[in-house]
Amino acid sequence: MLDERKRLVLRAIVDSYIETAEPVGSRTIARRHDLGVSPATIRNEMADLEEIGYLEQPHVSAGRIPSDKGYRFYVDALMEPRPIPDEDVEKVERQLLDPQLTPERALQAAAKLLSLLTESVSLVVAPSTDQLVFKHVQLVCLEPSSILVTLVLHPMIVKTRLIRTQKEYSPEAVGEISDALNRKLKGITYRQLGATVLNEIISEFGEIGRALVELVLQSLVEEKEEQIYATGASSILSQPEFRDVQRAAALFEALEKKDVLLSVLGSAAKSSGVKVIIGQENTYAPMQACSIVTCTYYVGGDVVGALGVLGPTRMDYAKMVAAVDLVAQTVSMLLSRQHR
Amino acid sequence: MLDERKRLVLRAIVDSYIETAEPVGSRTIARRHDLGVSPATIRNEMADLEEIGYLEQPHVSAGRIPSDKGYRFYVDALMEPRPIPDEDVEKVERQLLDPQLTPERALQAAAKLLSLLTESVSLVVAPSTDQLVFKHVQLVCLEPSSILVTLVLHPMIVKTRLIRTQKEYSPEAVGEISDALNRKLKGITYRQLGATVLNEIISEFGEIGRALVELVLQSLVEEKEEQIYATGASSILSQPEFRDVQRAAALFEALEKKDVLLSVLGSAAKSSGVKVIIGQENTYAPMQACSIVTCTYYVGGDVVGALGVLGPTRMDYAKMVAAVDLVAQTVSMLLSRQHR
DNA sequence: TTTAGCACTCATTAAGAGAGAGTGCTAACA
DNA sequence: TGTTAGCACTCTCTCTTAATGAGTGCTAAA
Repeated sequence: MLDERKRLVLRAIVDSYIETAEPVGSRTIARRHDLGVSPATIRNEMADLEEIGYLEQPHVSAGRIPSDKGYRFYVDALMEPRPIPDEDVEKVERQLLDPQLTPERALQAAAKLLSLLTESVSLVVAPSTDQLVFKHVQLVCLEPSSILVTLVLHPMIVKTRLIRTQKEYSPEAVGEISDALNRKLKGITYRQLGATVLNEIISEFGEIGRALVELVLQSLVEEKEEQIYATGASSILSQPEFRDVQRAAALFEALEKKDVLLSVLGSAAKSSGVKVIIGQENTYAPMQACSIVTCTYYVGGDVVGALGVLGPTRMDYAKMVAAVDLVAQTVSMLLSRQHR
Repeated sequence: MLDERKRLVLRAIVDSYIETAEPVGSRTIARRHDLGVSPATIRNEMADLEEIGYLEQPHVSAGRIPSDKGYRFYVDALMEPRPIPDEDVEKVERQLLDPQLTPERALQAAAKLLSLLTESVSLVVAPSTDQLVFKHVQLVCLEPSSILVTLVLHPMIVKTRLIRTQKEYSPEAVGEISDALNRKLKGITYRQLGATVLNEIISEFGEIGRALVELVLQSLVEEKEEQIYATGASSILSQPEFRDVQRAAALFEALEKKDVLLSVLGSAAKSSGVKVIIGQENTYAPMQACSIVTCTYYVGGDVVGALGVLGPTRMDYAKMVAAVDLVAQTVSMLLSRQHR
């Protein structure tokens, strides 16, 4: 599809542009990479590459910069895998493979590490409760009208909530309801907790318990909301593409919209392995100057969430892919071990 | 201390600068505020105000801008209180006074509202567990080596943690230890959980329980860490003082350091009522171009946390103070109601 | 097919000229 | 004595102009 020399030229341009953020000219390439040809020849190749849409020219007397399509080809076919340095791998493992870490903290630590490793914004979606299975439900009566609901979900998630009730309940009554709910819910997945199941459960309880059960189930549904963290926003400001504050502001605004982030990372959650979304491939306009590298993480074989990084399209893809992969694998390992 | 006209002039300058972000000249004031004197007279007053250190001149042919000291005087003596518009008050109350809200969500909502109201960064410290009192401790054995620890603290805080143990425990043993711990800890404050009390408790348990109790207590101590949210960072980028990306980057970096934020808000937690920290009054250098307005919130009379906003020194102090006060009072009301 | 040479384009930078805003000072005025 | 008008002065900001230099595309020769 692309002859060998064109590939070399394209790679050289992308590599150079990633490093310097400056449009790269034929002369630079001839000097820096020893292709054994003159700048004029390279110019011809560059003209061809621009023709196919892999390169762009900001203006006529500037060098070339890669287009989104060019980056795509680079990522798919040209990029040299570059493993994370041993010391960084060690650091990640040291900080992440602590079995006493709670999942939330582990994910926060993962976000921090990822942001540190890549010097860009890291995104982490906490396990989507949707697919999780109820393992243990418990109501405890703290005071007559104050009930503590604790919920344990299959891979490693615990949720708690304090509920105030209208009526007063005796500890015994609450205990009974607790046991009954436990029997009902055990093994069911969160997703299955639709209106029908809900009503079915509610209808099985007598007059006394019904109000309480309703309250509990309602609060469970509310807890369903997905969590997402974005860390390291400051690091991205040092990138030259955000010298213009307007752009930065637009991006930051987007970063505060959880639903946007979720839909972006959500799309990644389907495929397995590291996924790269480049510039305009992202349907959300304010992020079209950015690329996103994501990977799912899992607990014992089941995908439970995704994490990734976001940076300008001119990002060091090789490094990003390696870092995201490393952290995703390490998190998966930690969670799976804890879960077993 | 300052004669009436000087006060009027100073106020006019601060008001105008807050609005336009442009150095304000004598002519502008004469035109916009009807002081009944000529620009020349105002110039004389301005020269005096600069002498005392209330005003500064960016360069000789520019107007004056308020110094930190000038802002301080403005906040303490000049500013006209400006209540939040009714519709906004209503909005805050509607969103915040929902008794079903968990404290965490309430605080997150508060941060969002505050950021929306003030168009700047809002900060919220979650209740510092330090002063909280143990109300209920419970261990539940999910599997022989997997124990769920639930913790209820006096005003409204619930914490949960899943612990994996080395040894295996029977449900009965765990239940016993749970009850014993509950007796021991009930009524104690988190702060009192020092090494001595810890050891005292540990030593009371037999060989069997000791390892488990140790694990539980250790995890409790870890949970002590304070939480802090910073929301709305994007809004601050539209302020003209952050046209320079460098400054913005420095500030954002500071915003990601929890300890810095905590120490800033922590200092506010002592005094009651709304507190304003202006520019250089803040000891942390990267924030000296910013002012911070904070207020504590409380549960039934006890201060449990603080919230506030952060923006350029050229912020609309009257609006900020009103907004912070409103949100703090509303949060306090919600939490206190829930707690009663 | 490759390369050297060359004319051409266009961003970027520096210098210079006005324009405009605002001041401080002086002197007149109430 | 406090206030005001007038004026010279300073300094930023903007616009223009010119020079520089990087990089290209084209042509013709190797």
